[in-house]
Amino acid sequence: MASDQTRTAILRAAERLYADRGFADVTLRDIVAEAGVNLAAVNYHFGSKDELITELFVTRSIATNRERLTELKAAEAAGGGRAPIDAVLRALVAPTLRGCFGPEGERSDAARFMIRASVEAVAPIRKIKNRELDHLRKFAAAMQRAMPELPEVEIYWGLHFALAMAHHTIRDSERLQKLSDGQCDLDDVEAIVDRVVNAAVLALQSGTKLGEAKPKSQRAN
Amino acid sequence: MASDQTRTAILRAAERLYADRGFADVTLRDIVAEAGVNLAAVNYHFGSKDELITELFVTRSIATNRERLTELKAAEAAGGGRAPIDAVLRALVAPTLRGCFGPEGERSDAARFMIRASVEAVAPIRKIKNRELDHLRKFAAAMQRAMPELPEVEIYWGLHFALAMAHHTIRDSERLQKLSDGQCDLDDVEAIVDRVVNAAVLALQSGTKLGEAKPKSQRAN
DNA sequence: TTGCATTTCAAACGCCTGTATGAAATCATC
DNA sequence: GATGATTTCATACAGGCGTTTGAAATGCAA
Repeated sequence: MASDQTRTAILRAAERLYADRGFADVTLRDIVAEAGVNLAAVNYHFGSKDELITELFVTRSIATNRERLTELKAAEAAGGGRAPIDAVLRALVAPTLRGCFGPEGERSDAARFMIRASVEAVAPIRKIKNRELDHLRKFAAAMQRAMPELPEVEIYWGLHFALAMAHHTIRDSERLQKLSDGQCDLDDVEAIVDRVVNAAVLALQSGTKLGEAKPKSQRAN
Repeated sequence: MASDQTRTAILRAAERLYADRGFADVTLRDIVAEAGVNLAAVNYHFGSKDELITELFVTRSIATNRERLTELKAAEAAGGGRAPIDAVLRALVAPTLRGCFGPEGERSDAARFMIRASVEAVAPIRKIKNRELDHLRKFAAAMQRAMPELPEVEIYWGLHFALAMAHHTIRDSERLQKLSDGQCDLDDVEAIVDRVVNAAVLALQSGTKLGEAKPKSQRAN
């Protein structure tokens, strides 16, 4: 098996192009041109376009989940089996944010590809995606351990909002830059992570306060 | 000009299909089948597929912006020119959330279409989208009036996070349902709006606290 | 009804897509 | 170096796409 150069060249090229332009705008001919290989190579090595995308997604999905769990377990080990809530949320959002905004070395097409995959949800990916739920449940459990007094439903909303802020920051970073005239600094990843984690921690507690008292301002119609 | 029935039938069908299935998966043949009109009608009435999408987006974009501004101005008028921060944020996120989760009557394909448009960013839409910035700046200004002491950069992050939570809740409502085993109630729109607004208000203040003290738990690595 | 403009329709066009084919090139093993 | 499997390559294929066409149908004014 002399050359899986071709295989990996295709994977890399596909990942970069999909990350940059999305799934709809990238054809196999674009990919093989970027990879510098022959058109037929895709079907020879992967069987079909869908299988190429599937392999890309599965590989990266496993890698992302492993990164997150490694960071979570490290935090929980440091705390004797229970990590503080901000450490749990950090383990959830930091790997992807670092992959998108991190220093040159850490930055990868992989993270941006995964964001595209989660947003555009092309057919072959949609079928696999359910496995993600089990992964997220592990974080919900860790969050519950960190805040045992919090109602379970609040945990899910908090997890949901944390991912919302992280993903949206990646997807719409350009708009945030323009809107703020460059004031919002997206070069310091750890500052972004801190910001998202902090906001998510506060959001976690906002839900319970909803029941305690009506919001002060009038609810519109 | 007897029949713009055909025109509006096409617009309605396109909006529904794009909202349901996204831009990539819907062809002109799907649209005309759904609308019950002839294939050539699209090009006759709109010129091209891109112009159809553009008209749909521009129309809905204007309507959404008007809804938001109406609610904002009402809130500011009630407060004598200055609305409380939660009312400003509510005006920003409520119209779209109501359009997606509201009671049967209020619910529309339009809101879901706009979410698709903002996420998938197909070519004809990408070109127009810059006008949205001016619209968002009005909300940034209202937020700044509500919280004059807050650094400007925090305003932009808060606005960004508010939209993040609202949009993500719409896009990934299914996952949130599954993850929480149905515990997260998505039938009560106003409760969702309250939740998003509350979380966003708290997020607004989380940024300034970042500078005051290092987070308590260790930053990973 | 006649005449003309508007609107619909079935059919076809050219293009681009993912996939398949079979020959040529390359590699490993003897 | 010869042999046989693996990998590359140019090329072709069928199908779906947005768009165009020209004739038929419809609406409306005189």
